[in-house]
Amino acid sequence: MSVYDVKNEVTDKYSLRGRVFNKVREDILSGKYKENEELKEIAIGEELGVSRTPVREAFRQLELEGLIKIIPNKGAYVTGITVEDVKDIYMIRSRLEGLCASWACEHITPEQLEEMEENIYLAKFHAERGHFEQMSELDSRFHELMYEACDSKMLEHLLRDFHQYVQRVRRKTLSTIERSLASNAEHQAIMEAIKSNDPKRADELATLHIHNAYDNMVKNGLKEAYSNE
Amino acid sequence: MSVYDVKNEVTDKYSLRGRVFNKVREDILSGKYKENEELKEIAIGEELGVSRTPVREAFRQLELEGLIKIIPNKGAYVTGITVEDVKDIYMIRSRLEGLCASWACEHITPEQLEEMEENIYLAKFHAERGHFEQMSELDSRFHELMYEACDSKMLEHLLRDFHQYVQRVRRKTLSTIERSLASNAEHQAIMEAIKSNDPKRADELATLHIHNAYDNMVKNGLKEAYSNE
DNA sequence: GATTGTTGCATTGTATACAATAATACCAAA
DNA sequence: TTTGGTATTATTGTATACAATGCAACAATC
Repeated sequence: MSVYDVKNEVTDKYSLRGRVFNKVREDILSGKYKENEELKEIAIGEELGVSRTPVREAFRQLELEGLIKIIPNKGAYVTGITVEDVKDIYMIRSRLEGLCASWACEHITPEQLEEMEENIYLAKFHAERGHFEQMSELDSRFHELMYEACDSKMLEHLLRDFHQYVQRVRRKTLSTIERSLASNAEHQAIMEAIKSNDPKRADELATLHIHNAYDNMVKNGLKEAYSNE
Repeated sequence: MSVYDVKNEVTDKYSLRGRVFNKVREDILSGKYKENEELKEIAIGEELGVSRTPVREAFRQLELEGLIKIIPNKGAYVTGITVEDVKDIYMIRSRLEGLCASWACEHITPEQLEEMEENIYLAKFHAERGHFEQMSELDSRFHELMYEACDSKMLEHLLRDFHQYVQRVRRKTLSTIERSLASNAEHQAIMEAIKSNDPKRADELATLHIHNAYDNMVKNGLKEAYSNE
């Protein structure tokens, strides 16, 4: 994404280009297309029943989103995420999630707060039982809620992009009952700081939360997540 | 730009698409194309002597960069920057420039440090004489140097994008001798913190620097900068 | 045998033709 | 005059044809 893609939130679902864009994006994030795999315009076009033109336009956007790298006159390749990238993103995120949480204090709606509380309650249930799929969903939704609550299109979009970007790696590492419970407890603390309108505290807690998530990821073997493939 | 465009740094200067992209981008940032102006594929294509295809691809990228908004089946329009956008960007930047400065402590090279010191020395000369054009150049270069010195492609790219994005607004507001001198003094303090390898202090100073820049912008009438047009 | 040149193929880059859509102008009816 | 609809036109969306490029296999030369 480009940085401040505060516009085509609904990257036109109905144009062919939009459909290609969303489909390929999903397939990369879900792992269907592996790192360094070459994406051919014709092949993708045929698969989706469209010509090369919309595929090419979608590729140009995916490149700017950082999901593929286009080498002129050669081809489009799925980009890899290095260990450094992941570290950088987490450090960047930790600061911006702090900012986001502090802004959310002022702007969160009762409905959003309500959903946050539900989210945490439900997450506790699943965490205790080791339902990691559901935990991952709920974790994403919690952060998504906070991004919406900060009421800044700019920041919301930026954080959403980052969150999505590291999701490729995250699934492999967020899977112990202890961390799930701890993570959820941190969510609850952040939520309570927001609820009591304490921006400074919300800021600190959200910042710490991302740091903890990163530390946990490193402990659980970020590097191994790569070499195992 | 998308967020993590850590790839086509040289958005292929030699493909037609790359040329169109760069040209239109420049023209928007320089103000040749005004806010809400409609950009027509054929017109731009003829102006640059290319067909619609590369123009369309460039447009798709510019959209993701946030510089234009494409309304399906209708057209491409130069996006405006709202007062909220500017505020958000400055708040985001303040945190990330802090992070950048702290990382620069570890990774800056002697050459980069050398150029920073030159930059500050030269800026003092121009600031005292009210050479605002040169000041703007030097200011940009100082930040650019810091982005390079942090040794994180991710952060470097992100900050560069933001910096460029607000440049459209910045020129109008950074033009008093007092602020120029103060800004340069802040640069010097940041540089010295980096030089003495004090990440915490560099972080704080850089964060504060952006806050000050923002406050100054607001004082000098950010809103007026818009209504005057 | 290694290196270099050449040829053919696969793929991307660009231009253009045609289809779909939206804005505008115009005319007719009330 | 206003309103409604229709035709026209301008513009974007998509498909496809052709050009340029890169790559790999093979042949020729040393």
